[in-house]
Amino acid sequence: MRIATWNINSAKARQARLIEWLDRAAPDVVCLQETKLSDDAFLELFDEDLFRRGYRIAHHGDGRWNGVAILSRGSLDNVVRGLPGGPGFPGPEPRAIAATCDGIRVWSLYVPNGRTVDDPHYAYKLTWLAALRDVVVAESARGPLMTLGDFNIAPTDADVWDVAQFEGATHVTPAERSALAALVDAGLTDVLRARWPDDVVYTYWDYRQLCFPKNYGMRIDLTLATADVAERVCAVWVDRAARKGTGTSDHAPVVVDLDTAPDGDVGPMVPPPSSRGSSSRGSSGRSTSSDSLRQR
DNA sequence: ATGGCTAATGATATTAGA
Repeated sequence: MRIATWNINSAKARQARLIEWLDRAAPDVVCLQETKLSDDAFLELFDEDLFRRGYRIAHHGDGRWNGVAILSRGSLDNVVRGLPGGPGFPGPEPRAIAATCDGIRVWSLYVPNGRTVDDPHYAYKLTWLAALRDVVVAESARGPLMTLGDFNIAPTDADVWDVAQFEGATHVTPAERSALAALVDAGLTDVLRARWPDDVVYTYWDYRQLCFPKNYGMRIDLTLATADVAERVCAVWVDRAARKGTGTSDHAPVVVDLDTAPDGDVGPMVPPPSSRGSSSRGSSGRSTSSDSLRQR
């Protein structure tokens, strides 16, 4: 099973690139952030192309800013839009969506930026992360879980190209890193860093000043997983090719390949037959052993 | 090859990104 996350910085501006990337990378599950579209507008642009490729769609957006989605070629059940118990600014913003995909509870997240440490958005970011931790604690007790997306936090100084550039800035503060550590304490593993402990790996490069060619980047798009998922990881990488050329997002996708669950057991998060199909097309809402064997 | 910001908007400047 291949699961990926990508902040595409406008699904409308990235329409052709997203489809090309799906055909090239062939992910089974995709978490998107910053679609910057309403639910209706997203479907208008993508429903046909994604349906033809076998993807079901769960989108949560209200138009100009934010916007998150999950696409799945397998099951896409028990969709939740928004972060339960999370703060707004001042009202709720579309920064989180969850679905159960082939036995894994998947969250696509766009954590608030924070802007500057003295901006109200910074306190909002920390409160939002605390609410996320509560959700992770509650849901990870029930089965396999992943949180993927743009966390707007560089976990360590090794995750920015020059820490001196971030003196006093958001994304690297102890409070933000503590909020991230609380997710790790709740049982999540940063599976990219676990696989590549000593490598320079970035997922975001500013559009300005040749940052990408110089590899002046940050690793802020994270893939966190409970232990039962983390131990299935075969490979994790950043698809830098998606950042090359013109008309790209300023983020690159992060891709995670998972081995089949032991004995085809996809875990207890799979809903019973009575709650199937509330959010998806097609007939297969429940994963079975044979489904698992069909996964790449 | 990867090139000196980009996208959306009640646009012609502003907000937001990080």
